[in-house]
Amino acid sequence: MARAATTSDVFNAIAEPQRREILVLLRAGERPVTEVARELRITQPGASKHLRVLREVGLVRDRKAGKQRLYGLDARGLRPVHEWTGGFEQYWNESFDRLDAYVQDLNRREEND
Amino acid sequence: MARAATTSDVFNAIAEPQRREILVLLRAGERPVTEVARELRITQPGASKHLRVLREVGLVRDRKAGKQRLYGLDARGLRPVHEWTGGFEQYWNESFDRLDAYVQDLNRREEND
DNA sequence: CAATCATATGCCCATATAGGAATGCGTCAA
DNA sequence: TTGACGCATTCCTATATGGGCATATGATTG
Repeated sequence: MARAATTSDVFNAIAEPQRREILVLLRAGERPVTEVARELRITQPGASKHLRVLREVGLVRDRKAGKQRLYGLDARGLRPVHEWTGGFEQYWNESFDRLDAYVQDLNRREEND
Repeated sequence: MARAATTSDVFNAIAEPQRREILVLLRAGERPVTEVARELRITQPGASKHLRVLREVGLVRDRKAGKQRLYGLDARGLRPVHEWTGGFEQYWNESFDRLDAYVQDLNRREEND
């Protein structure tokens, strides 16, 4: 099987570089599809597809504005990602003392056996 | 084309739920492949494959320990993700309630016109 | 209604997995 | 050296895209 549908998960949605660019762009304000496409130098259908994925995971919302459809950022969905990675904050500052980790592992094994 | 190779990007690497589970598991200390597989209830080859992806993006490191190969967390690669999402912090704290009300009101007006 | 602009979709193709099974490979112990 | 164990690879399959194109759908205006 391939990866789970990007449509169902914020982590998957932001795994695509262009979708991340779209989110960054939308921080500056709402944009119609055509302009998103123009700014990212991608086709209009391409922009629509990425925006659809972002919309389905709730990272953007759209509203009609005449003939246009304005897409705006809804960053709330990024919070879980920020918090999940934040759970590793104390680890990325570690010195990676392998002996410590090994000893901890041994102790844990003895407890479980 | 499909998404860029998961192998070249941390965002892609953590888009896979089981790989996120592996990272969480490794916070508790190093683990041999077999145990990672057992804890996540996946096959050994499955664990090896996920660990390989994580290794190639630098999120885990491995070292030989006799017949075993211990995998340990190297969370530094998660920092960019944390910082990228952090760039949206001020946005997810915004009140979308007011925007919701405004949009709904607009739609209602249009329907009644 | 027709013409037109703005978007969304459907199609097709090439690629990148994730998962399962079988197997290759390296290491250690007897 | 042989056997057992732990792990990595390879092969195969079904699926999920991302991108380009052509076209359908919607909405606006005359």
